[in-house]
Amino acid sequence: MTRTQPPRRQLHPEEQARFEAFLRSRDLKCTDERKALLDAVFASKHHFDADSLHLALRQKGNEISRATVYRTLDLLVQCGLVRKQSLGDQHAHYEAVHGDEHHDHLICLNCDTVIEFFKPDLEAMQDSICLEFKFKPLHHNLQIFGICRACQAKGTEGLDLAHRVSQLHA
Amino acid sequence: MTRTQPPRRQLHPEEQARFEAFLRSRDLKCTDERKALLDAVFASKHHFDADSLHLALRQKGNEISRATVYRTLDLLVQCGLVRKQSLGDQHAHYEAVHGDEHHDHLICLNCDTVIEFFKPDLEAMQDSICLEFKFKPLHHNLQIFGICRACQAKGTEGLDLAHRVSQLHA
DNA sequence: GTCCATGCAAAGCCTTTGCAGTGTG
DNA sequence: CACACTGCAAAGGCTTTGCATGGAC
Repeated sequence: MTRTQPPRRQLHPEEQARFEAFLRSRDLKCTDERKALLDAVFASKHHFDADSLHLALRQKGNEISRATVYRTLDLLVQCGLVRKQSLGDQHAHYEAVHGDEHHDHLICLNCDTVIEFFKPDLEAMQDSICLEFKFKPLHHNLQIFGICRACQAKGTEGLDLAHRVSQLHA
Repeated sequence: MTRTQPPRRQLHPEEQARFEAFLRSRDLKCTDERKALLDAVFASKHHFDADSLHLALRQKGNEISRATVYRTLDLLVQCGLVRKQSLGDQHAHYEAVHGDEHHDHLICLNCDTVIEFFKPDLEAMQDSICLEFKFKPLHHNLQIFGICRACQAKGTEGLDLAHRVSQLHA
């Protein structure tokens, strides 16, 4: 197995292609930083924030600035490859969009675990509400804050839950 | 009709009583600033943010500092009289809680109108999801972003909607 | 060669906090 | 009369921006 490998494998070809098409369509440039960031985003299985993405990139040896992280995330969101969400604290969270799937979130106020779920009935019901108000939906967001199963079992809840609820900002 | 009026009418007796009970229960004090802020909150019909509340208070002649506005809003949220929400931009929004009602929001990305709605079926469905995950819900939040009926009619939508969606942060 | 992109550092915005003085209970 | 509350100003956290340099096409 000593076949020559290409110097840089394309890790997420489909998303890469979509991003490049988006960039071309706007006369933007496909830089190394942008490619590296796309890879890092699609390598992540879960939610992340700008800072942890920045850190992950640096740890992989990509000397990329925080400013570029923000600028590129913005592009990815506009291009539909990334979603930006608030999960109840003061900073933005992001997640890679795989295919067309949409899911909502259960967020544990005790251990910060985020459980994703998808319920078609729920989406249908939202559509019917929009119809009722003649509102054209573009995006939605449902978050349920509470205590996850594990934390209920541990019984460690309730330290300063009242305060966390008040700080939800969501 | 020249009956003597009390020097300061209690504008929102029920909420005032609840707030005072809350304060007493924590050995906190019922100051003029806190009373004025409560009044201002319940005088507002819609959503507001900390800054506009601060402004409204000053315009009514209450020299209250921004710090106290934040501190008191926090108390009101903990006491359940106010809800704190993110409506897609970078700062927190608040709304007075009248009774036990809960509602969700349709948010127009073109004119920023917020339409409130309540759908019991939706709440029930959320409960069933929580049951499924053995998740104990404490608070939830559903926002649907899009274009309201009026803006669809005006056809003024779509200026930089993509960018607004990307900035949702929600 | 022309713009666009990057990094840096500074500024921005909203929010929180330390401190000294003031007022409530 | 103790302890909580206020205002002020400064700090804080996250994000954006201006500017000069470097890079893609």
